[in-house]
Amino acid sequence: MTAAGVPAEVRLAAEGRYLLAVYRRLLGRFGPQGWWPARTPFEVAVGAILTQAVAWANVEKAIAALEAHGLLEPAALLAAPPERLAELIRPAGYFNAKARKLKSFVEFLFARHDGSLERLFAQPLERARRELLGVWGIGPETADSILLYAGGLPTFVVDAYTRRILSRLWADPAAPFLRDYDALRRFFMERLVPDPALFNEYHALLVALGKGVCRKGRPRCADCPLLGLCRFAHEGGGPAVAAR
DNA sequence: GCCCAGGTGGGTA
DNA sequence: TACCCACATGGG
Repeated sequence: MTAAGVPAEVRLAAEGRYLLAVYRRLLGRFGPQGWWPARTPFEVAVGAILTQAVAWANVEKAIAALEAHGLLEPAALLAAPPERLAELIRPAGYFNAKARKLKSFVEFLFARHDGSLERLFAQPLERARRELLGVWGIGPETADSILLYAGGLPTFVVDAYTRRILSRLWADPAAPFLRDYDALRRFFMERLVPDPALFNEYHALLVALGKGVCRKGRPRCADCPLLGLCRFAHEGGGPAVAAR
């Protein structure tokens, strides 16, 4: 029992139903997002690294350049000179840093898995995740994106949108699950069935909401599909109050 | 011109 | 642990 007298499993189940209600509203508004926009698992992994702190439109140009030069393949990427790589991915921003990150990723892939993503993904989820987190340039979001969207493994991807949206839904920046990346990841994973298709769509829908509605500066609460489920708009935090 | 975009690593207190 | 900064391009 918790201090409030509610058994933990009851609270978790209730929060799980809440998260599913949020999911259904988002799906109803935005529809299936069709993530990840890539043709191969390796292209997903490359895109996951290139999209760090950058708009996807920029990444598309970099991916197209790599594709045009036959570099969307592990062995070719491994063999490419870093300066060459940097020049091709220039539109994705941070090109020197990201060229190094792509290199360290494929070097890891060959050192540990014979260059095969399939071998990486054949391991238990948390083991594969720990390995990816050991690669220079791959942090938790990039690791989870690769595992979920390239590997089809049931890990939940947390990003800036996820954190912003959840902090507004709860209207409590001090909520324990907002403390760090892993706490927020566990918040979803401990309350939802470990279904890769659900995690895939859920994260993509949070991005859709974060981009168009639950924006950083000025959220469009009056147009939000989560009205009624969100304390931020309900309890006077948001512009929705002024709008109604 | 300014802000923001599907983060991460390194340094400092 | 908790900030702060570098990393860089492109679109609104």
